[in-house]
Amino acid sequence: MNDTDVGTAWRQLLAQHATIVCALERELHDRHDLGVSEFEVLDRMAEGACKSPDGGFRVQELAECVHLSQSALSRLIARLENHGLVTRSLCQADRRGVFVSLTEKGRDTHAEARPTHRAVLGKYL
Amino acid sequence: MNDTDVGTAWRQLLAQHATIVCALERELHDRHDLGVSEFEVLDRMAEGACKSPDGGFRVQELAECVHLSQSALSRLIARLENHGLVTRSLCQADRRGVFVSLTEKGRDTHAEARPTHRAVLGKYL
DNA sequence: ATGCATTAATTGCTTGTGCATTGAATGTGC
DNA sequence: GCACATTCAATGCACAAGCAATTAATGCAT
Repeated sequence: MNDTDVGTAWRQLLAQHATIVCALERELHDRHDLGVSEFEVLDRMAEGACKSPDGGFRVQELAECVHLSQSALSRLIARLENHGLVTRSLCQADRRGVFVSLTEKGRDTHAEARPTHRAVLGKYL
Repeated sequence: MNDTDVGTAWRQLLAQHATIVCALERELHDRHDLGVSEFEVLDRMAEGACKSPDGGFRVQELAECVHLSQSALSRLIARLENHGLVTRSLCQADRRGVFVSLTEKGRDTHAEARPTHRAVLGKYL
C-alpha cells in the first residue's frame, strides 16, 4: 500500500468505527441502558470466551478481550455489579484475583440486547 | 453476511481500531505532543479539506470531518490555539462563526508528525 | 523461613468527550 | 421594524478512560 492508500484506508476505518459506535451507543443506551463496552463484556461472558479453567472470569483477561485498561474494566465491572448484571466473588485458588460471573438478570439483559446489537451491525457492515 | 460473520467482522474492526489508535496515541504524544484527534484536525487543515469558500475552516465542518461533537472540537481548537498551532479569527461574513487557520508552527508540527503517523499506519494496515 | 520482585485488582487524579444549555448573530414572517 | 425561530460556537456538567500509586497475595531465591 502506498501512502495515500494507507491514509484513505485509515480514514475509512475511523469513519466506519465512529458511525457504528455512535449508533450502538445510542440504541443500546436507549433500549437497554447499556454502553458499548458494557455490552461487549456481557457478550464475551455470555459466549464463554476469556473464561478461566475454573469457571470464572478474571478481570484482566476480560480487559484484554475488550481492549480496555484493567482500571477501566474494574470500574466497568463495578457498574455492572451495581446494576445486578454481574457478581464478583473471591477466587480461592489465587486470592488476589476476582471471579466475575453473569447473574440471571445479566444473561437476560444480554439476550435482550443482542438483537439490537446485531441489527445495528447488520445495518452498517 | 450471517450473524456470526457480522460479529467477527465487528470484533476485528474493534481490535484493529484499538491497536492503531493506541499506538498512534503513544507515538504522536511522545514524539510530537499531539493526540490522535489533534493530529487528525491538523491533517485535514493541512490538506485543505473542509475549507470554506472564503479560505477559513469552520468549527462545525471540521467536527464532521473528524467525527467529533461540536463541543469536543471547540475545546480541541482551544487546546491547539494554546499551543500556538492554530489561530481563531472572526468571520466577518457571519459573525457567529469562527475561522480557524494553521499557523506556521502548526504547519511545521504537522509536517514533523506526519511521517510518524504514516509509519504507524503502515505497520498495522 | 525471610526478603524481594511480581502480579491482581482497586482507587486517586487528570483528561477528553458528549449532551444540554447559553449567548450572540442571522434569517423569516408578519 | 419587530418578534420568533434557527444557527454557530462556547460553557457547565457528568462520565468513561488511562496512568500512576496503592493494597494484597503469590512466587522465588537465597
